[in-house]
Amino acid sequence: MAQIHSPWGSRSAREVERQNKRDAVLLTSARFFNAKGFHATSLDDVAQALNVTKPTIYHYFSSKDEILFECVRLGLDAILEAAENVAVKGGTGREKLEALMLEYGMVMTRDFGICVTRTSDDQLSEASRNRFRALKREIHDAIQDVVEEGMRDGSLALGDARIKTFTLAGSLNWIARWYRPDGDMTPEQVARGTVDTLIEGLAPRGDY
Amino acid sequence: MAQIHSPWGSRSAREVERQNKRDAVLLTSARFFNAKGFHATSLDDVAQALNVTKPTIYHYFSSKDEILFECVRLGLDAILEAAENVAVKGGTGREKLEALMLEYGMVMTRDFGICVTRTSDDQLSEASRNRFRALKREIHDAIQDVVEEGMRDGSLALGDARIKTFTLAGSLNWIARWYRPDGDMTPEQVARGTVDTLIEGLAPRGDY
DNA sequence: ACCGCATGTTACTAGCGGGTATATAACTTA
DNA sequence: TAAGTTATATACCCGCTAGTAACATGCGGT
Repeated sequence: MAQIHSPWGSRSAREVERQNKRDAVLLTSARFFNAKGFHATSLDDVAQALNVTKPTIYHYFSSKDEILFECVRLGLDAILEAAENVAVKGGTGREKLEALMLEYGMVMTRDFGICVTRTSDDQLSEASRNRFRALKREIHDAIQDVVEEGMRDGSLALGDARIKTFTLAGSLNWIARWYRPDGDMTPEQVARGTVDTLIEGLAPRGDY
Repeated sequence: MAQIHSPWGSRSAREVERQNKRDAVLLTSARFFNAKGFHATSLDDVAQALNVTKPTIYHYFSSKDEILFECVRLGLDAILEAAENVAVKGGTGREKLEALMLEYGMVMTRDFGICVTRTSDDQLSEASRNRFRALKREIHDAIQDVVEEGMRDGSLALGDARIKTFTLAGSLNWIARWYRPDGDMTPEQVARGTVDTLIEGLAPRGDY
């Protein structure tokens, strides 16, 4: 065998290249959306930042709506993945919830995570909006399941699981609004601090 | 004195009328902003809903930016007022914080409160943005002061007051995103449930 | 050598929405 | 009733941005 061929032929290589470019468009778009807002960001902005022109972007995406949806999907997928990892692993409900919240909080310090909380339903087309809502609902339900599991096994306090889920999701989502990468806290410290506050509560505890 | 005059002369009466109309513009705008988003709401939408035309609105406000800012200011003022009420009243830090959070949470179920969390900095002009940030900062600081007071007097758990303040503010702000007036919970129940979750924490408590 | 598709460009359309110039009706005041 | 002021409408401008043709170019496979 005189010559080693790459396992990827040229066709696949081009597909990889295409995917890279799609990703670059999404990342750049997400950053613009986060910095200037969706409506205030024109595709010309994104194109210019990538040294191409607008029709080039339309070669990779069919509409601005699709770009926004893909951005939030990446953020939501990261959270869903964390939820699935947690469901598989063992441990009490509280341990699972803590791990899930920590991951969730860290996602909220990254570009696509930030994009999720900054995107409101009305910015998407009806079709995308429905998918967006479905994904968010799926995440909410997954978290609420863990909360309820913890209530059953006694590792979490009893109460209205729905309200509790909204409460913790609100705190974690809010990270995306106030966290600044150039500050003096790492994403992990921010997520850890938020999770601890939620788990322990604001009132002091007598024990341990 | 043959004739009793109203304490409001005709000039004042007109001013009252003008104020009513300004308020109507703001309330209608806030509802549109909350339903469709700021950018997607045109002043023609607002005008039409009030049975007038766009230039009429410009008679009462100088720009769309001013309208949005006044909407969020009303929401923020309601929270600030709650913070000031709490500062005056006695009690432990925890008691003050609980009262403040409860009021905060209820504001977030109302039109102008919802407008606050749905408005992102980039939608405002630079001048309004600075005032907006200053007001939010003022609220954050007021809350953090109460949190620190509670830590000093032992009524709240020790820890990073800044993170704790962001955590609770996130949960309360999030109410504006998920609360639905046509649901089966009153604003008070929602705020109460959220506050309790934050105060008690998700982990079970052995005592009381 | 050549075809065809992926990639990219320049130049354009079309429509929306903020904001304005100007006319006019109604009411206040003297 | 005349003058001034407030309130509202009609008609318009302007700039911006999503999206579209139509065209150029160059590489991969045959």
